[in-house]
This record gives sequence, structure tokens and C-alpha cells, in this order.
Amino acid sequence: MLDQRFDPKSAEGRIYERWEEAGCFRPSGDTSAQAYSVVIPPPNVTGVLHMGHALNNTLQDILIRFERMRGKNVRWQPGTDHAGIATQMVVERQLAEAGNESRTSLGREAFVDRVWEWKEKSGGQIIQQLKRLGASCDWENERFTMGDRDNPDDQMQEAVRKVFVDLYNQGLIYRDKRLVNWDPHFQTAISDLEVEQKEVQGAFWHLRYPLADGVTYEHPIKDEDGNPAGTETRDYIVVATTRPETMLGDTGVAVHPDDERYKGLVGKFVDLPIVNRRIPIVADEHADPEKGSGAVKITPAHDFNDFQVGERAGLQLLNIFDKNAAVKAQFEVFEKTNKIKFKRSYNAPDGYAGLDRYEARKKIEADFERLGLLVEVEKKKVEQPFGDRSGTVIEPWLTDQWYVNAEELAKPAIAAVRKGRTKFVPENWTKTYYNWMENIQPWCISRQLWWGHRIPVWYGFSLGEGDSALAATYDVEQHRIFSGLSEQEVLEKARGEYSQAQEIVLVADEQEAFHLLMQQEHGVSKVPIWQDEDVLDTWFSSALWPFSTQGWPGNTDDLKTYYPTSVLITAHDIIFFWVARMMMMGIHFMDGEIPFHDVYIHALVLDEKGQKMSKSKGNAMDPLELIDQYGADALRFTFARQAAQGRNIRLSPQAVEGYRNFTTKLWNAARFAEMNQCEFGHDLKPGDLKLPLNRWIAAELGKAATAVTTALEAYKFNEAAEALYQFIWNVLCDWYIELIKPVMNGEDEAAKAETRKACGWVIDQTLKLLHPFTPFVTEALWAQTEQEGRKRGDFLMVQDWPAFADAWADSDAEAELQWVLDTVSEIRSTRAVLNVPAGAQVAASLIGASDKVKGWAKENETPIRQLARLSAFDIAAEKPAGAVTIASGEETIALEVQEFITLSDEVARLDKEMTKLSKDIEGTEKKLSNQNFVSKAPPEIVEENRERITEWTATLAKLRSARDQLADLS
RNA sequence: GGGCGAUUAGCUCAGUGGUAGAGCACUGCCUUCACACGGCAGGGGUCACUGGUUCGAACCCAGUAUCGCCCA
Repeated sequence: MLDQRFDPKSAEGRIYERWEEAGCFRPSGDTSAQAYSVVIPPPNVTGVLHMGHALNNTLQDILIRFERMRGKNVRWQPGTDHAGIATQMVVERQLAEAGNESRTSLGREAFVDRVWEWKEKSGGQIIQQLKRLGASCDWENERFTMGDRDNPDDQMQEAVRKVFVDLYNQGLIYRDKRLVNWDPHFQTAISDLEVEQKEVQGAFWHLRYPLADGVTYEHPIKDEDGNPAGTETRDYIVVATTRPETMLGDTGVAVHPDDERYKGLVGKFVDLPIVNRRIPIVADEHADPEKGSGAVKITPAHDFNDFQVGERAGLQLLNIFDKNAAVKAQFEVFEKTNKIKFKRSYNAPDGYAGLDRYEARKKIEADFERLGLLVEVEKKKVEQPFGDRSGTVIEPWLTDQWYVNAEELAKPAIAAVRKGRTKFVPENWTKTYYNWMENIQPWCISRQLWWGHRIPVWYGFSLGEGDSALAATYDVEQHRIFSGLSEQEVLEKARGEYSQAQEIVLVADEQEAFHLLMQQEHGVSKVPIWQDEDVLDTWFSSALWPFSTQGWPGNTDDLKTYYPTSVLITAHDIIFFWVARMMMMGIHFMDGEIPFHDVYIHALVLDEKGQKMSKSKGNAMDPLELIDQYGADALRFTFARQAAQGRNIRLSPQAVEGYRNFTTKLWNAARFAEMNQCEFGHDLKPGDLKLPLNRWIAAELGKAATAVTTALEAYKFNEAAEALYQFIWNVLCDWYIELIKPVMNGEDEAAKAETRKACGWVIDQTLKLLHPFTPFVTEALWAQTEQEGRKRGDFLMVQDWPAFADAWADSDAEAELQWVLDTVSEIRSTRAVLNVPAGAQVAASLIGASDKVKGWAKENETPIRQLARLSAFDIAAEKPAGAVTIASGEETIALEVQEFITLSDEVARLDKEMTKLSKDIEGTEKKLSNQNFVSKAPPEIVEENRERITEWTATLAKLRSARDQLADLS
């Protein structure tokens, strides 16, 4: 006997373990079956399950379970991402908490060891949390983007190295000195995507720059009302800036070429205060005459826009900050002809060296004030770039980094979507994809971190004439570069580059290399080479996920079977970071084959008010708490039910509670079936059922099955969930179970036997259909409804998907039961409107029905009487005196409720119905009298309208006559 | 500045040319033998606005307004 309710808390964990032990999550390996594969968006190894993960993995699991039941050879590839910065941050914080040890005091090797230790111990807790959600991943094939620490030949690592080396050899990865987004907190470069522009309270500093060489000009001025009031002679130009401290690195002032005010100044110079440098005034369209004074200071080495202005105007680049974003003691001057080259350096002005950028800002303001050159400080909201991980303000900084030529790789990736080889669902995301891919910038892939894939590049000095140490070039740009899959390979390459007599020695870094070289006073016999100290952007390895997880660069069976993957399921905030890059890498390295056929972009999960959930806002809901409270099934069904394409999901605990109630409803339907000795675990074929009632529910089940299947094939999770909800609650429970109660309590043993079979079978099929959505409660019911002599055999999750489509369609039974349902509903409604006591048994009769309907009435007399609470349901020739009538088309139902009702209620009921009908009839008549409608609308639509009018008119006539009789009575 | 999207019942949202829907909330009745995490019945909407296309528009087109997100 089933308990009264399902207890998710005690059941879910057990069920999951049994699935896993039985190997239910492994691919079937059936090579004759169609392969279906999905790679999980690998959560950060530091991650904890949040609502986004929960939704994302629920949707994946629904598809995976669905396709598994459909007999496909399914692999859901799980794993985690090493998450460079995030993980390094976690471990650094732990070190700080544990004592005073820092990353740098520990040293690189020891620190990386610590991170691995952390990863083994506490990393990947999110995997356990995914299991609580019910995710049926192929855990035995779990992957980590950093591979196996102890295996130098690890394939995940090899994949990364091979991709880098191949792209380098193809000229698609290159080293360049450019402005990067520098994160002063982590002291690393980050990519454009990792920078968030935020509006913050800031200010505009209006500064006077004195004109050089005694130049003056006439500046238009305005009076108090803002009207032009002539000009004044100025020997200075005013610039406005949000970052006054960067003036130390100014190398020009720009004005708009069409700005009449400054036309005469272009080509002249200003004497830059404090640093006392002469810098030119140039014309450039970047200067906006409407903003501030219309003149802008140009700091090419510390601002992306200024960089471009500098390039156009041929200005020098002046690097004033060190890696902490503090003022350098020595400013470095760079020039760009075709490449940016170091020229010389000179001292920072007195008192500035070592100041943090914000301290420098204060000092600049004070100094300008002192010099009488500060016009005003205007408080203003300004956009500032922040590192998405560190939260600190990003400093544009001139450094050497590694870049991927994304523009080149994007071309085939764009074409693949254009040709429809990869489809976005919903389709409108393709525009977002194109928009970004067609304007893609070089991808900065090097990071000055320790946790990540080390860049497989080694450097050596250029030795120059005579191979003497003194002739060696120590300029970074002159270094020789060796890229290879292994140290072995790199040593080989280096041997080829240097002279035969020299021994190649691997050293730790450039400094050590330098020492080694300097020890060799005469000819160089030992040539040092050292590896690049940087690691790769985390997304570099995630970009390979669809093929690296399947064994590439090996030519494995997995790769052949599961690549390309069937669908990628992810949220839109990751299209650029991940989807686009997988497209680029997949196509490039897999002989032009796309990484996935479909990309399903699901909604973001917001809180009840439509706000993004975040820890800092304190509005984050914990999926695990909801699972504890309502069960994983309830949360999953809520997601499915709300996962309509193209909209965000606002999640409320109330909704989850509602769907928990739904699982309870199902549970109790099964409980009812069990109590009535329904038979589970057998099969039925169309034709096996005789009773219209059973044929009807089989037809309804078939319709639901078709709806669920088509919806899931089209990624319409909400429609699939809705079809199931409706079928289970509104059809199976509200009607079928109520209708079979009289049968079960009746004397007709044959009918009982058939109904027991039908009911058990319908519930079995329902469990299958519902299983992808609510795997736990359905699996529990499957197990607990196993009966003697009818063994379930295997788990529900590996049963065949119901594929009876329309085989059970049965128009006779459907028409009959529809009539029964309508009849019961009409009687109930009339009773309620007339305030007939719910418990009262009243007599009813059917008048004017066709022979067919009379047959239906006889056949279903008992259930109708029970559901509508009738003492009798007879067929009569005419209405009993004083009875209330329900008019519907040709037939009339008379209810003998005189004793319970008041005349006014009945008048009101009739009037209300008549008003509505008259309005409907009028509208339809108007439509039909329109010649254009009759001649141009499809004939079936016209016919439908005609039929409606006929039926409504008949009903209205009956209502009117009932109303007339009432009027007579009163 | 560019792009994408939204606007439908009190709330959250489905609904891509043929009589406006769901869940929740609300109202009335019901301790009916699966379920009160329940049953039955009911109220509630100029489908943001203005034009257009069409026999017919929540749906297609153009514009307006408001709100949101992404990119620069």
C-alpha cells in the first residue's frame, strides 16, 4: 500500500544511488541506435549550485532522459572547469585566512600544488549538488578542463597544447604589444568580455593647459542666461577629463576638426603643467564639441579611445603606471610606426613616483589648484570599467600578450550558422551571435596567473654575431620563440635554431637565463631557454570542450560517435564567452565539422520581482533549499513549466509549492488505482478495450503523448509540461478517476476487469511521459506499484517512450465522453448558480435527444448521476412541470429543483444566458451578412459560423420559452 | 549611439490570422469512501497606444510611448 504522500527527502537520494549503481547513466553503446550527445556547460570547480545551474541542468536532463527512453545511444558529458581566476582567488583567500602566507611567498610550484590539493578535497561539490537535482550524466566519463595532475601525457592537457601550437604555427596565434584590460588586483590581463562597464559617481575635472610659445586665441563666452556674449582672449585651453591623473601621460590635446573655436590652434602646442612637456594640439573627430569644453587630453597608453587618436595623429605613448596601477618612477616612452617600440624613459615629476592612481589623482587636483589651473570639479555619473572577478577598476595598460586572430576563425563559424548547420533556438539569438562575431576583436588569451594551462611557448635570446654573450639581444621583441607540444619537441626545435656545438639548457625564467649567459664570457656553449610564465584564459580550454572531452587529439570511437553533439543548452550571457569560441575552435580543428547542431538558449532565472539574483542583493534563492523543502521534482517541473522560449523566469517558492502539489496529485491517483486493484505492468493494444470510458482515456493519453513528444522535439519545455499537467490533473484525475468509481463499485465484473487493466496501463504510460520532468516520484511509483506476477523488470528511466501517437484515437468514444463531461458540467453549474445545496439529490430528465444521445445517456447513467448528484436521470418526452431547464443544442435537461430555488435566481440565470447568446448571435449574423466574408473567407469557416448560429438560435428559443413560462408563474 | 526583446486577468506568464487562455491570488459552496498539498462552481481582460494590410488582427506591417537586456 502506498503512503499517503511521497516523501522526497527520504526517497530521492536512494533512488539516485540505485540508478547510478545500475549503470543507467552510461550510454547504451548500441551502435545501431542514433547517437544523442550533450556536453554540460562545465561548472566552475569552485562553484555551488545556483538557480541558473539548476534550470540549465534540468532542461538538459529532460532532453537526455527523453532521448534515452526513445532508445538513442545517449551521452551526457559531465565535467568541471578549472576557472583560472576564480579558483586562484579561493585558494589565495584560504592561504590568507590560514596564516600570513601569500601566493608569492609560497612560490609558483607550491602554490599550484595547493590549488590541486584544494581541488581534490573540496572542489567539485557542485557535482554532488547536480546529482541531487537528478542529473543523469555519464559520471564515469567525467572530465576536468585541466585534466589529470599526475599524468604528464594527459589528453585534456595535450588537447590544449596542440590547439595552441597548431594555431601558432598557422599564424592564428601571435604575440603583440597592445593596450589590454589590466586588472591591478589580480595583476593580469583580462579579455574584453571580462570587463563590465558600470555607471558610478565620478567627476569631470576641467583643467587649464597653458598654450606654448605665447599663443592666444579668442574664445566665445556666454552671459548668465547662456546667450552668446562675445569672446575673451585666452592663453590657455581647457580640457575636461574623468581621470586627471593620466595627464602625466598626455602626449596631445585633440579638438574636433570642424570646431570653429579651436581651428586656429591645431598644430600649436601646450605646455603640459607639472611634467613640463610640450605636446601638440591635433584635430580628431573623437573630440566631441558638445562635451565639456570640446577639447580632450590624449593619453594613448592609458585609454582605448586615446590610443586610436594617438595612432591617427602619430602621438607617442607614455606609460606612467606599473602593474599595481601606481605611478612609475620612470615613465616609458613608446612610438608606433608599424609596431609599438620602446624609445626611452624619463623620471616622474617630483613627489609622484609610487603614488597609487587615486592618490595621484588627489595630488594632481591639488597641484592644479595651487597653480591656478583648476577651473572646476563637476560631479557627474561616469561609466567605468570593472573586472568582473575582482571588482576593481580596470586600467588600460600597454603590455605584451598572446592573441588569437579571432576574426579569421570567426569566418567559418559565422558561415556555419548562416547555412543553418548550427541553429539557435530561439532563432533571434543568431542576430546577437552575428553582431558580435562580425565585429570581433583579437582575443587576448594570456593571463598573468599561476592556475591554468601554461602557455606552451619557450623563449631564447637572440645571440647575434659570433654567438657571444655580449652580442646577445635582451629585447623581448627580439627573443626567439619556440612553441611545441612537449619540452622534448621544444629542445629539438631550439637545437635547430642555435649552432650545433651549443647545448640547450632549460631554465626557470628570463632572469636565470640572463645569469647563465653572463657567466659565459667567451663563446656561448650553453644556451638557456625558458618557458613563458603565463597561463591561458580559462575559456581557451572550455572552447575545446565538445571534442577534448571525447578524447581528441586521439581519433577515438567516442569522438566519432558523439561529435558533433546534438544540442548545447546554455544561457545567453555566455554566447560570446563560450558558444562562439566553441564554434570557432570546433570547426577549425574538427575538419570543418560544427560542435553542435542546435544551440538552445534558455532564460535567466530572476527573483519574484524580476531582479537578477545575486548574493550581494540578498535575493538569491538556493535551489538546494527548495529541493529540501519541496523535492527536486517540484523544482524541475516548475522550471519546465516556466521555460517558455524567449522570456526570463521569475521564480517564486509559491510556484514550486504548486507543482509539488501536482506530484502529490499524481501520487494519489496511483494510490487510488492501487486501492482498486488496478493492474500495472502489462501492455495494451488498440482494440483491447471495449468500454467507451476506457477507449476515451486511451485516446486522451495518446493525444497527451503526442503533444509532449512534439513539444520536446521543438525544445518547447513549457508546452510539454503543460500538456502533462492538464492531462494528469484535469483529465485523468478530475474526470477519468471520478467516472470509473461507479464501475469499480458496481456489479459488472467484466467492466471492472477491463477498467482495472485500462487504469493501470494509463498510469504506467503517464509515469513514462512524466519521467523526464519528475524522475524521482515517477521512479518511486514505478517501483512501488510493482505487482505479483507482473514484474517491472527494469527501472522506469530505461523504459521505452510511449510512441502510440494516434493509434488510440477513437472519435466515437471521444464524442460520447465529451457529451458526458458537458452534461455533468452543465448540471453542476446550474445547481451552483441556483444555490441548490451541494448534498441534495435531485431528479433530472433528458428531453428531445437523438437516439444516439439517448444511448449515451443510458450507457452513462450511473456516472452522470453520481458526478452530478442526481437521484434519477431518465429519458422523458416533455419537461416535468415546474422543472428548471438547461438548453443545449437539440436536447434539453430538466432539473427538478423547484423546492430549493428562488424565482429571481432562475430569472437571473436565464437572462444572463440569453443576453450572452443574443450578443454572440448578433455578432455572427453581422459577419455572415458581409458579402466579402462569405465570398472570401474559407468555406469551412463560413460553414462553421452558420452552424453556430443555428445551434445558438435553437438554444435561445428554448431559453426564451422557459423564461416566458416563468413570467407566467409570477 | 547601435542591436535585441517586452507591454495580454490583481500577480507571474502561455498564446504567430478564425468565439481571449493557464497557474497563483480572489469569491461562494463542500469534513463526497485517492488527494484539504483536495473537490465543485464563479468573478475578473478596449490583448500599451495610433495608423495600415486583411472578409477577419492579441498575432502581420509602420510609427509612438514605457520598461528591460546586450554591445560601443
